[in-house]
Amino acid sequence: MRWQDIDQHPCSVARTLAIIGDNWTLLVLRDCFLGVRRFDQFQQRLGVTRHVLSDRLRKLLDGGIVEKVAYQQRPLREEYRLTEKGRALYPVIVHLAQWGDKYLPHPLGAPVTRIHTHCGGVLEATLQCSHCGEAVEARDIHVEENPHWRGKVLPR
Amino acid sequence: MRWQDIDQHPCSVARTLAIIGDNWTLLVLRDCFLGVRRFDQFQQRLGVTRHVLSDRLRKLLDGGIVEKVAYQQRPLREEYRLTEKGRALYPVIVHLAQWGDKYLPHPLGAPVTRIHTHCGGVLEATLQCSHCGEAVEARDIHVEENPHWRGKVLPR
DNA sequence: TACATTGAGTTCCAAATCGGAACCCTCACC
DNA sequence: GGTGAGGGTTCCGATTTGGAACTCAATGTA
Repeated sequence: MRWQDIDQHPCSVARTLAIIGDNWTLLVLRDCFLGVRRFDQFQQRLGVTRHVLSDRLRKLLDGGIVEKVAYQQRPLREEYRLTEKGRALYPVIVHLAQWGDKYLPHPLGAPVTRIHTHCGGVLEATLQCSHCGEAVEARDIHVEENPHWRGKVLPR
Repeated sequence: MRWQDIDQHPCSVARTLAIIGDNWTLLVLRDCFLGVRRFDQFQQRLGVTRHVLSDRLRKLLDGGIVEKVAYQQRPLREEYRLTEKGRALYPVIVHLAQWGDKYLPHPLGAPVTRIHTHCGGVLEATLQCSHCGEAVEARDIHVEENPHWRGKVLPR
């Protein structure tokens, strides 16, 4: 199976990664959340080739994660902005960053700190059960398969 | 810049993605969290070529995200198991799955439901501020740069 | 003894993708 | 008329994939 066919999977993770799982794409998204919006800015910050950047941005556009917004006419110049659908990926980026801060620490410390502007506190995300409010770990979760894919989603 | 050099970045997201950001790797991790442990099982479920799977598992091993555990001697057979460091990536997978369930829904519904065994409720993860307990969105966060990289992490 | 099977890879080759650099297009400015 | 900015596309050689076959050690089976 080719990588570009994984959007055919019944799995939500697979379909999500079909849009954002390519090399570079999650870094593009990280930059989006830091306020980067222009092609050349992405290109210089990431060091990715223009060709690949162009391809990744197109996939994000097609996936509805970013949209092009004109910031000037004549000459027409457009920038890439996260849509609401795109902003909903923020928890993914935050958890990736927190995991890196904890398990791959840099000698000079974490590059950025995220401050919750409402309360002024430092954001430390945890996985919490919205039902009981408890912190959740992988071992506390039981996965139940949708009967429509009996045997096709879970192993064995 | 080549993709494999991104582990040199000061950014925690980049260093994290240097290990798990390759095509297929996050799908391997998804399967790990569903209980898949054996080479052939990964290979059949993902449809990835054995060559690529071998490479991705090696990177996960090198990154300390999985470890090899013998499950029988003669012939020696080993399986891949998540380490504590690896299990700490669970929030990333959960948020990817939830995002897919919401924004790329499948006509037959979500493939799996995650039940919090402690309370029996369905897990619905939200990004919450551990300081004030409020739900957090991207727009509520102010990013503060570590002075050591003044100008090298944030745009402009 | 001979043969097939299992698990976990490695090797080989053609096809696709990447990295680097150059080029293009539109418009504005000097 | 030349230069520059922004946002790409084109080209080419190098790397990585996808697909399939092969290896190796040990075990089951005839």
